[in-house]
Amino acid sequence: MDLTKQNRIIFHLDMNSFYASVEQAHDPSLKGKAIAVAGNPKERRGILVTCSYEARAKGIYTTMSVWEAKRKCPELILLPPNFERYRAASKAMFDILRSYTQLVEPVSIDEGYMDVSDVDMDGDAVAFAKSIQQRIIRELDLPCSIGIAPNKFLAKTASNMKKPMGITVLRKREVPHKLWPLPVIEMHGVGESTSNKLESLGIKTIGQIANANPDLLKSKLGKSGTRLHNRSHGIDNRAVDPESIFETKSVGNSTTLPYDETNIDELRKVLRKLSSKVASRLDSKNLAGRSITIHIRDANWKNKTRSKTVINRLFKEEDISQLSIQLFESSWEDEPIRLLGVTVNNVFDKGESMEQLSIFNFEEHAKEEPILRLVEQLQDKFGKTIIKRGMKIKKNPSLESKTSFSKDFLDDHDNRK
DNA sequence: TCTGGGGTCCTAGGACCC
DNA sequence: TCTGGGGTCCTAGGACCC
Repeated sequence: MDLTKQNRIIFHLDMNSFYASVEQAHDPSLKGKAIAVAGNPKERRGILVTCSYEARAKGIYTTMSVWEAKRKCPELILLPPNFERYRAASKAMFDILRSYTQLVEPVSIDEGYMDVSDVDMDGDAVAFAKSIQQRIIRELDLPCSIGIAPNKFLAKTASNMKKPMGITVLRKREVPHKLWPLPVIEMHGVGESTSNKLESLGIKTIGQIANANPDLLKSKLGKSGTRLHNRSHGIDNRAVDPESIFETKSVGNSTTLPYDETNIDELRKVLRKLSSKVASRLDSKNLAGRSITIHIRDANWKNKTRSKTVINRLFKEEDISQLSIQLFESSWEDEPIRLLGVTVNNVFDKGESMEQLSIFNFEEHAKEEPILRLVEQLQDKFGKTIIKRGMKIKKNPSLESKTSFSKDFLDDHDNRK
């Protein structure tokens, strides 16, 4: 089946104020009340992750800081997040979707696409969408909105048009009169920065994007300019990909510190804690990575990232911890730190067969030690690529004698691709 | 007392290979 | 001796989304 064929029928299903709705389903006494889920209501610097429609009616919105929300709406009920509960509800919701078709692509915990082109729905997509919506309400007590369109972009746009419990059809021929009058910021993929750039070109509405010169958009916005131009005409050929959810590319944890911190011991402690979390999440997914990035945000909200690609698979807590501290210490200029983050990138499935090497646990790998030391020294001296292939090492005569020694290791590394 | 934490994708320059 | 163009990998930073 050609997934990019024309005349597809794509649903985008979006759960309405998901976390808050799950809490209300779990504890019906919360229904009809202004509630919000906040990271940690007691912490300084907390923000609202979600809020109920009752709260929205009182001027409360997601990402609002907790103190401001409380000031604006003293009766607001704040709940700590219960991610286990949300994950369970999400799984139940996606199980329902998959009972109709396997072409379900989760986008996040509370939204996903379905390609229902080949589902028998007696030619009535709206009635079919309604039956899914009713089933989710009946079985899970959770509201959702569904967008129906010939592609992902239009389906996503449609589901956003009516909340809560909306069902919206958006046909391609309706794009000029339904989409073009809207300001560019309404478009999925346009944020504040792009909106400002477009404004400087005199472009304020989606219709003006549609009528702009595509080459101009490309020169100002790169690939995303071309994409926006296509989307403004209702064009989007992306397939619904059920596998995409399994293709994790990075695993990271970050934290905003209770106070802007300058104490190196405290900062190290935080990095160790974050590294430990990352390691255990990698472990639970059986993943390892090839590189690590640390994120540093200073008191003035200035962000810095430092990253390093390593020879060995990265998944052990000690390795992640040591590398993140090393990266931090080599770039920290004593500025007070607001946030720290540790992310392992380029992750892949660890599999069972590979021997687990650690560049730090020399004593565990007495045999490999000389190789590992050599590799480390080379990496420090010449950067990474020099040790990628045996032939490169041979370029340096002084290391000639050691290349055969490290051949297995290098082959092993190359085979890992 | 402004501004969390989990991600993905894109760009751009330098190093290096063919 | 000088000069290419295409492509990949790596690092840093930015934009965006939920």
